[in-house]
Amino acid sequence: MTILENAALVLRCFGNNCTDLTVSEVSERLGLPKASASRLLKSMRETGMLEEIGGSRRHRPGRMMLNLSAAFRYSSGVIGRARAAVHELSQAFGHTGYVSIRDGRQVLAIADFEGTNALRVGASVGNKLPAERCATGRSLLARLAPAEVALLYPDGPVAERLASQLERIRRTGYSFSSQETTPGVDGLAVAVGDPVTSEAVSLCLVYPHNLVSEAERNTMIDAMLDSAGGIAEAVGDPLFRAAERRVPA
Amino acid sequence: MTILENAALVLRCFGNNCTDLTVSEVSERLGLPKASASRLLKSMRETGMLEEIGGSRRHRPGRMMLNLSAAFRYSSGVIGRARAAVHELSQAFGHTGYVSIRDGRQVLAIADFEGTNALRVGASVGNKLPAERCATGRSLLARLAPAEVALLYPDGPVAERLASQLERIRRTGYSFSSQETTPGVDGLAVAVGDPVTSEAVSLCLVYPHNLVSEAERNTMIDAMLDSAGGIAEAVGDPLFRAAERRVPA
DNA sequence: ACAACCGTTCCATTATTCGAAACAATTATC
DNA sequence: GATAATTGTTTCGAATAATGGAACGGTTGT
Repeated sequence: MTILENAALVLRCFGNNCTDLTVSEVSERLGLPKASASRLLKSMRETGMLEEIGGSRRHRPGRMMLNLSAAFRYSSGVIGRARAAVHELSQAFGHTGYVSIRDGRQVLAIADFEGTNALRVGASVGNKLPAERCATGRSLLARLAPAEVALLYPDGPVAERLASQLERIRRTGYSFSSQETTPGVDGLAVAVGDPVTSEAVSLCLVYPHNLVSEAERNTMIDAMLDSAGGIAEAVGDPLFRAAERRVPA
Repeated sequence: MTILENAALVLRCFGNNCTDLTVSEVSERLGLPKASASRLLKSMRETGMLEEIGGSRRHRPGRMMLNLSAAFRYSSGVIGRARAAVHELSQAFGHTGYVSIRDGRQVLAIADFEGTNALRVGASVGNKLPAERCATGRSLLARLAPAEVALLYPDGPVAERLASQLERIRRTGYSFSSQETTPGVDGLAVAVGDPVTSEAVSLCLVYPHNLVSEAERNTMIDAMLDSAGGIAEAVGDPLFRAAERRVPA
């Protein structure tokens, strides 16, 4: 087991409800001897991958790590464009928006824009969600061929329901969820991808369920499809074409 | 030279105008043999620290790294509060806002909020700036004792000018820069810190020089001091007290 | 098709990492 | 405030992974 793997495992601990770690926590979570955990954290501290929080013995990612997400964001053309688009959409409708990518069966928000409405959904970039259970995730899954989806989700009631949902998304071009992840919160998502790098991102708006009429929702969907369509055209996304033929809601 | 140090050096390459790396670039920048660079990137790929961009031979930070900045942000109370405050300030005035921390003689933006005005300053989190040459940086330097500043900036004309600037900031509680970093762009900054973790952050607003009158600027300064004062009170920042006695502009 | 460049793999040598237990320092409990 | 319990650090030889040079595929550009 190389030290790099262990370092990566430590870094993986951060994220969902874990903002800092101690030696014993690492020892326990990775099943490492105390000694190894201690030395590992020490090395990571010395290289700047971790830093101590205010002289205590808790560790968090070092500030050198803060640059990395920026590098990721700008390394991809689609992501940059999606960020700009969601920012505009978020401003236009006052709702919180996300840009997300899929990682296996999970989706990961890589940018968020908090809405301007008094009642808005809080933004929390970095959270992971199960792809099959949110609008964002399904919009990305819908870009896969049914056979690829089947590889991710073995046969069963879940897979069956998902297949029909994805079929609808492919037909209409957008994805919708109502109070699925969070009670009282609905979400709309549209995905675009770069055929060259084969990277796909999802543009997503989330809003309070009771605050948006069906007419407003359709306005948002149109705006999102417009924005995403612009990106799709710019990067030459062949999969997006189908969405242009979507049936009016 | 442990592999962890080299990995950290690779990660450090990302950020300022560098969103992706190749084997030979790493070999050149770190002065490593091709073979070592190749294996290093391979290992980092396998652990998820890096990923290939769309099957090419360019590498960028892996998506597992995206969680880290979130962990950093939420690991600190001041940072979270500062984010919320700057978000509100940004919305209120329509100008772009930042939250930054100091790292030696540099400042690093850890959160940004793009303004809503038609003419606004673009946001770019992750950029590093020299601390002595921007409002944000000076607001943070002003929290240090003169002796500590002297350690960072050896005697000379720069240090002398800086000392008088910091003195003014300590007296008024806020920091101002006019077209210093970017032509046409002014900035206002106020710093707060957590005495427990001894972490200090700066709240900053940037706006087009020609668009803001002196009266408007004073309104912004008041609002920023209000927001920061609230944070200072909540976390018990002893250094902020002085700012309450600031002379009206 | 050729050349130039970039990236990967092989090898023995070298240096780092490993786990166990003893040691030190912290925090919790009485 | 003293003791106990938990948490973090250091030391050691044995084991393992990292190193750089050179030879080997693969890709790009002319």
